Amino acid sequence: MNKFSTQPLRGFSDFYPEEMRVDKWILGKIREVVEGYGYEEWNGPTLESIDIFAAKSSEELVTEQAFIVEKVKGEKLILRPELTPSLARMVAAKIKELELPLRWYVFPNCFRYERPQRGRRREFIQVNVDILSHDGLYADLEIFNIIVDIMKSFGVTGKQFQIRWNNRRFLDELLLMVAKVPEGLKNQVYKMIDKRDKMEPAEYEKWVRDTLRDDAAADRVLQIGSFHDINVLPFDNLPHEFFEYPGVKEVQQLTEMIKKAGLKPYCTFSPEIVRGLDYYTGTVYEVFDTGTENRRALFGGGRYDNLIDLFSDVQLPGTGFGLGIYVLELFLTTYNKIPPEVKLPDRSHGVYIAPLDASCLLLAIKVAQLLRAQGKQALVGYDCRKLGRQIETASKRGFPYVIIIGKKEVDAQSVTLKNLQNGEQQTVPIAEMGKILVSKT
RNA sequence: GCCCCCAUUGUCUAGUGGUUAGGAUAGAGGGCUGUGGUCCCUUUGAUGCGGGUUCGAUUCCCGCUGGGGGCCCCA
Repeated sequence: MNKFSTQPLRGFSDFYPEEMRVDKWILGKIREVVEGYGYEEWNGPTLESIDIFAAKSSEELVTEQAFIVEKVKGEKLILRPELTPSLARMVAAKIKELELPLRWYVFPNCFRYERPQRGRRREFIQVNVDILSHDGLYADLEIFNIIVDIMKSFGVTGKQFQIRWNNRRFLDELLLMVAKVPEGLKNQVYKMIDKRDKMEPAEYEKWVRDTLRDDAAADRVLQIGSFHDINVLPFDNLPHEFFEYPGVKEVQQLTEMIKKAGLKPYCTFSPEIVRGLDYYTGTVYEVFDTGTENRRALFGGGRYDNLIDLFSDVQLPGTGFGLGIYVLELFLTTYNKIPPEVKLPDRSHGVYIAPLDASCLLLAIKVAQLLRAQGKQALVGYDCRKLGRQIETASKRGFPYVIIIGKKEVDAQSVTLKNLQNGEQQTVPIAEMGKILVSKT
């Protein structure tokens, strides 16, 4: 008879204990950092109405890349592809009682019907960290600080990653007032700038010139991405009041703040960073591997001015980032930053109890319970294999101690405690077992 | 949705149009009937699925499934 395939669905993963330990380790590090900044964990439902995604996001997201659940005909539910609409909904519902600024994080599993490739699955865990408040630049700076602290907690340095940041307001001013790009072509030019780094320079130049049909404007658009300092711009026609533009001032101020906060080794101002989302309005950023192994952005985010406008007339700006932990894992693996012991079960407080035959099992179980009551981890070798094998197993699995229980121990109501590191062993009454273990581990 | 590459025991892999598909490692048992990590012996276990060519296919061809890489997209 044909058996079912043991493979998971395309783009989905099985998580065996080893993978779970790696994920938990990564999330634990991130949690430690964001909790240190006072962020609170939240969560939304896994299923949402498709409407809020259709309204907020592109047509393609909803029609092509959504996992749709249609239990009742006509009622379209979507397995969440991201959490921002849920965040907006939940914040809007309690906008009057929530205290600003709101510092929230969540580690949701999200779903997108895409072609799986390096760092991309159809179900993935995407860390979201958001701060919702009215004072913009300090919130942006805090997010940069968090990103840097997260990366540092994994032991990577500014040599291995960079936050490349830009500002949408600034980019608008640059395109419309300096490059003189017609308003109608703005979004197309955004798209081109976004693609710049992936294309051959000649091909890119041709694309820009063909699209703009204005050599002067094209010349200036082609300069975007060639400079990394707002104070040294390669344009000869800057308007007199250029440095009074709000976007330009924001970039200048944030540059200054980054320097003073000591984040300069980790941040690069990069005017070609656009991000696809329509709702970004201020500072945007993407985190990159500086090496060649991971060419895509590791993760990114940005500032949006109208998070909750679908649900409320109240205006609430915010900024935050989304980080797929599978991509981060590949990055960390590239730089050898996942310690091998992360993949092994933690037996540092473990005791392996080795009964010699079935008549010893009841005492073994009782001893295990006593140990657990003291906060130890205790495993009973129910199969009662021969002692050599049991010790071998315990040793290979990393247990520091074995407790041997045979006929002698049952008769005397004692245990034989063996230290696997140095081979020492002693037989003690059960009542004293805890004391000895506590003093040793 | 498109393009390229890939698929052999749990894992890593060798090999072949023809008779028992080989090794390493992991697992199980024993050497050692109450003492581990080394060693020795024995043993379990594989050609992803479906179709075609052929006397015969694990091998060649097609499709499917899954994986890797890229395009599109990246909310």
